[in-house]
Amino acid sequence: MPDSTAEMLEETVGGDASTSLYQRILNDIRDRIVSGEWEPGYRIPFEHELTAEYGCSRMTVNKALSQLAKAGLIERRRRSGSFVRRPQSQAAVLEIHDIRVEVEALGLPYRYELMAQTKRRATTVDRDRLGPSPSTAGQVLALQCLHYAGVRPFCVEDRLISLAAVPEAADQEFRKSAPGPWLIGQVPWSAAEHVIRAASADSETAADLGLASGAPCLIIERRTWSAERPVTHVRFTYPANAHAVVARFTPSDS
Amino acid sequence: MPDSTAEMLEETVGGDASTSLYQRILNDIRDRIVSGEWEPGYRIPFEHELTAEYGCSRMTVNKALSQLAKAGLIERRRRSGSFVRRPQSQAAVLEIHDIRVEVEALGLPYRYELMAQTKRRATTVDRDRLGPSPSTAGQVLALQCLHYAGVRPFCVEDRLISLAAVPEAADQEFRKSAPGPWLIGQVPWSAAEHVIRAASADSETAADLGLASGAPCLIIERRTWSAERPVTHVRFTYPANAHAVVARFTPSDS
DNA sequence: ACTGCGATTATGTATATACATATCAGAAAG
DNA sequence: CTTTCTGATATGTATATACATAATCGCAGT
Repeated sequence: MPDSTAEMLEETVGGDASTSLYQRILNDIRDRIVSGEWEPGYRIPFEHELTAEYGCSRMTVNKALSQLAKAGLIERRRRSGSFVRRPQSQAAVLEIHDIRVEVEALGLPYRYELMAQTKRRATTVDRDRLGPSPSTAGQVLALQCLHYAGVRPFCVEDRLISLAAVPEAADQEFRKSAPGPWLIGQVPWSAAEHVIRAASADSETAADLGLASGAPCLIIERRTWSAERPVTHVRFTYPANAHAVVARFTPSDS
Repeated sequence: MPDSTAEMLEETVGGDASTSLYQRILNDIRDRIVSGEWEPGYRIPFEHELTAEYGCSRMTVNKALSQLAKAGLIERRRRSGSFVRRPQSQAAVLEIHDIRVEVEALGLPYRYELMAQTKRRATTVDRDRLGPSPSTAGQVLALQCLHYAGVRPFCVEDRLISLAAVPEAADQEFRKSAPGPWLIGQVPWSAAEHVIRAASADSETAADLGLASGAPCLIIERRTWSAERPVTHVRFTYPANAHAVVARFTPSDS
């Protein structure tokens, strides 16, 4: 017959039996932190205390605590113990969705239209759009597209693709499907930068979106790199009332 | 004299001697993935191969690989090995900075002004602004503030604070310092939601910001919870040309 | 009271070992 | 020729152990 206290705890708290012990310890502690039960500054039980509480070895407890420390939820100090950290960075995770998914989530039929397609040698402006690069860019593909939600234009896409990074794009027809989803399947990207801002629609964009010139728009620009090399730059312009970017943050993922 | 191959590798790749061995293994592999040397689908050397390569035990290698798997960079399959994953989620980390820091980064003197302060029982609108809550909100504090960059208004802040969550706010004077930084030091928050959108300035906001009515603005709204309880809702309104939100993503942090 | 030093303590990292589990390849049986 | 069984393999988790390191406490000696 094993130690009764430890066994009862193992069965009553944490997750089901399928999750590993260190994961259950991690979850237990994380839950107590995010629920506010253990406030910032609170000293978490020492490893040897948790070892006794869960009836396991120190390595198992250590694995859970180390990962919590790496996730930034706790701070570990030698000789003193582990303490709940105050969340200090105002960070949030921003998920960029596919426009098709976004439109269909609104219950509207999605339609895509290619307006213009140009292949050219990269100009200075093009290089600037693609962002910092170790090598000089060669050919680029410039695309202008329109995404519809039902009968109304939903957003304008203005994209530049580096053919040095994605030579296959030269042979690709972007009549039926948008370049975004195609590129994701084609090129693994290692870094991305987003800029979100507001601006008045210029006359051309306003015409495309069926807006009055000068109407407020939300502009999302994204640069993508694959292995240090610029892949693409894209600018989405949405009418102000059509779109909002939502970002959430919870320390519950780890 | 120790084993030459292992020792040479330990000395030539990865970081300096201060970083731990598992961390160096982790870095080495991560670097090869993000540099594109190991493309998605590539089979990473087996644990026992890395064990031989680094001259260490399997546990050490396992720790590095497990963490890479948790970070989403690789996928581990029993009996088959570990494989480089294709980055599939278009997620980015969004950092929200303090406005003071933001203004000072532009090289402009920062000034803050409290325009209005009201204490009242939470209305239906207030409850809606604070977001989903298990309990009914009591008293709230409503603040309107103006942040200046030099002599020009930089952004309007419209904030609601739940006094049930932060009773200390009732006694606080927000004349000299903005409520944002004060709240961060006061309340540990466990969840946050951001909405970023564009809109025309309403006449009141336009007047505060010195804009023409209907001028495009960037609006950032943030709701914050502490232990499931709504803490605050804030809406920042920036003139379109004053501000942009930047978000970056690299898998290099882990 | 102050200073220095050693003992204590909690964490940090690494090892050898053990057994569980999913999965695949190939052998054995039908 | 197909199905089933079995063994090999790589990962997943956990343990006991060991030594390193940083920080702190308390004691001894000035």
